[in-house]
Amino acid sequence: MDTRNAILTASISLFARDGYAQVSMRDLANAVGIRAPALYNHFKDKETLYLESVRHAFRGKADALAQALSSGASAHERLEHYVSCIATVFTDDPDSRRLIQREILDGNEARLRALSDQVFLAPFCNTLVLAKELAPERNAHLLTVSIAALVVHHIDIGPLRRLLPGHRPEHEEPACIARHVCSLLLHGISSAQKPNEQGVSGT
Amino acid sequence: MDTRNAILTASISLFARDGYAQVSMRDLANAVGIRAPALYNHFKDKETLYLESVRHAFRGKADALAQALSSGASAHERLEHYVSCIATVFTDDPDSRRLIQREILDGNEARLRALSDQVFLAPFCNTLVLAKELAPERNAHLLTVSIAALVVHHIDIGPLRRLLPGHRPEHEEPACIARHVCSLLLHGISSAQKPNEQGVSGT
DNA sequence: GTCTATAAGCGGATAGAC
DNA sequence: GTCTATCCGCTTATAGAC
Repeated sequence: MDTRNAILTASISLFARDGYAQVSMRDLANAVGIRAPALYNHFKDKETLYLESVRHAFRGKADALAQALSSGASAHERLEHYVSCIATVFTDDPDSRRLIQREILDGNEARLRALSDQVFLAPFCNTLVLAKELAPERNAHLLTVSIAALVVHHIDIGPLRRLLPGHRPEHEEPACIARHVCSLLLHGISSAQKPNEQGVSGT
Repeated sequence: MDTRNAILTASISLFARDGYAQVSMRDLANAVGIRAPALYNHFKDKETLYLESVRHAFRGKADALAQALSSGASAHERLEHYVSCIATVFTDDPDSRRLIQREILDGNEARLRALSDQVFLAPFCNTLVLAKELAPERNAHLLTVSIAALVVHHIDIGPLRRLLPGHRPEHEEPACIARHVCSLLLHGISSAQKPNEQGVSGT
């Protein structure tokens, strides 16, 4: 039974890095230190192994995000805490982040439904409440998506962003991203009084 | 030579939908109405065919986006025009959008460099100028990424967003996304005077 | 539960006729 | 330039010894 967990853990990394079709049962077995046929003692087939890996990767993730919203303070403080939390979680756990990207691209409706219900539903609903509190006159669904979009996209497109002008290493740090996103959300593009975000405005 | 273009056009759709590894040379040949070996009369191998397809998919795309920024009006008007343009382009051309997602996930540095230089560099630089004009005190790189992030992410996560509470079909229309994003960028979360974005605030 | 051996099929790519 | 036929490696999955 410990072997099973070892397989799941190793699988998450490989599937996240290379994608379902590019990872063979031999690759997975090698990563655990066994032979490919031994995998079938723990999982019916490759697809089942993949689905179980994804489930395993997201165990407890929903709670972490949902909890980030429950620390009862002012709405502004909860927003800042939540944005920071998203930025940190997605930066520190690139495997989960990449699995989500891959599932959105390739997942069928059943798989996306499972991901939605088990991972995103709870934090999304909590963010809806926060959104209505912060901006009752806006559409809560669109605003909730926008908040997540700002943080997640900055991280997701990292490989491309690194190549574009003006990039600096600190732009990959979760604290820097969170600061920028919060400021933008709270004040809009042209904040009359808001200072620079990490020291310099130009470049 | 017409066959070559037919191959490229068919390949874009298949690679965008299923990904490189999931599309076989036989699949590609079937889509064009020829046999697999005939593909090798036009392309050295599968990887070359894929790279040419990506190049073909993005012909002229950079110009379209860059031009959206050159219509010399006020900075606010250019922003609105640009956001609308991104939303429309990415909604109407899901193949290119998915190819970009896949390249960001799986592309090596050389391929990302090519994508960056040939597609994103020009519009990114123009947006940098706009960003400095709109918000001289902000970091232009971060703001430029945020503008694109807001629009693109709304569309990219469509399959997941459809399953989350509060979603409505009009949230997939580029005009609706553009309106929401522009309002958010210009006024921030809590716009004191901004009306609802598509008729109703709650739900 | 893990191993070796192996089945059965699909993948990219080539040879050579037309 | 396209075809049929074919090579060969790699894939998933199973059988059966230990």
